[in-house]
Amino acid sequence: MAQLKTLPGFRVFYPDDFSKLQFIIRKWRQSAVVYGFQEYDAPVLEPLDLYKAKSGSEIEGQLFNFTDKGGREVTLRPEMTPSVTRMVGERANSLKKPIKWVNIGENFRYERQQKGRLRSFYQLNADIYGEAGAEAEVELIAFLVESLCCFGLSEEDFYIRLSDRDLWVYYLTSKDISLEAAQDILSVVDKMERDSEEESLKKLQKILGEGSVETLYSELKKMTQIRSLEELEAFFADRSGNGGGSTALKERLADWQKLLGGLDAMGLSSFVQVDLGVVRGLAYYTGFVFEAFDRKGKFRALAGGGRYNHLVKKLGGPDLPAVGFGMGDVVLHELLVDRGLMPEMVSSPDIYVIVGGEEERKSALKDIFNLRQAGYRIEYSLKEMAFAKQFKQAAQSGAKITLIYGAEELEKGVVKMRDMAGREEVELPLSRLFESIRDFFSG
RNA sequence: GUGGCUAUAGCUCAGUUGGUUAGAGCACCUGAUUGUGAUUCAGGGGGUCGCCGGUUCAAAUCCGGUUAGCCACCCCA
Repeated sequence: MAQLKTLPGFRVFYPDDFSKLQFIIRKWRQSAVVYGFQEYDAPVLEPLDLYKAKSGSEIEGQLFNFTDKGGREVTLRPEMTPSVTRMVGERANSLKKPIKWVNIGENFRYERQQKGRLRSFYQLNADIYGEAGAEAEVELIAFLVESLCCFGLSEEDFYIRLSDRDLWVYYLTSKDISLEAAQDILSVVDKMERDSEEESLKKLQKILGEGSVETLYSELKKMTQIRSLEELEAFFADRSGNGGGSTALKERLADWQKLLGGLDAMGLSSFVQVDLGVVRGLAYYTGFVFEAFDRKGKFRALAGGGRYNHLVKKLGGPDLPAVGFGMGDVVLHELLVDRGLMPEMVSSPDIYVIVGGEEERKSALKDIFNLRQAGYRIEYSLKEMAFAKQFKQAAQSGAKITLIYGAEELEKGVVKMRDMAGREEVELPLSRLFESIRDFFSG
């Protein structure tokens, strides 16, 4: 029997759970419409190479991959970006720019599960293709904020840490560090929050070989502690005298002004924070990167994304700039529950029909069918049941009114309508049933 | 993939130094109540005590293994 159970890391959704998942998906979708993102979809199963080409083969351990009956190496999609990037690449020349697309779908990764991480999860994935300027980041991050605020979350609940891989690379290469070493140093920076100073120094030493790395470490540390545009500008102004101010670096700071200025103009400053300590693991990010966290630091990242300007071309398309983010349902759900923002999903009918007996059931069923055709949500007891019992069920169902199909009423050519909240009853002639019900619900 | 903790009804949990037929609350079903409401009362269904093996006259209880869950690491799309 044990082998018939749900696979580890996969969830079943009983109606209560499913309505909560649907609540999240519905809100995401509404936000996407408002922000002008179009919805698309792609296969859940993709060739393994799609992900290998992008991220290198070491990522394979995290993939839910297998060989299909035709001998193809395939994998359940771990994320949406490669699929959508391939889609965009195939029709890049005929799609109107900017391309703002969104997908809400199930993704999979083969990993040991823990809090906030499962093997199957739903994810909101939003991307903007065809705009290289920071205006695209402004638009995308504004949408990211909205897709969290639409649940009632505020700047007191979450914030977005903004970083920049380009800035790091420009800075490091201006210090005569090779591009390759710069990439390695980035992964040291990524871990600096957790690692001890000693450990980070050791890693830097390993990358750079001979010479002191202590000055570099303290510079890196200072950079990760920058929290605003002013501090960022001051940091590089101080260093422009001794070769720290390349043209690329200066232009990059202008991009930062554009990004933060745009977000400020939208009134979103309180949601974002400069934090160069965020680097993000995947190699395909090229510029701005960002992650959303809850303020209390109780949960893992809510969302993450960044710019990936070379991926369209890498996957066979033209040279097309891109920026995107992903947000999963699992951590978001935990946060909403924690903040009391996950509503109890009650689904109540408009009308509960009480049926006297088998004789009366026929008239009741006829009207139930017709009223449903008219769009009313109707429940009734499927089996013969005492009146008292049916009233109890009607009350528990949350229906606004009950219609009583009893022998006494039908003899007179009426049904009784009970207003459940007001506990008042009126008799409605069967001939005018529809009009009466319509009047009740519109009045 | 590595380590630590845990596993009893759909859910939350009791269960004594190993001792008869394993319990409670919630939920569910039925009745009290054959035409009027969430209360109340009574009853009922539901367990191979995660699974396999060992010790013992006797195991939910002790031991070993295994699977799953939680937590941390790795990693993070």
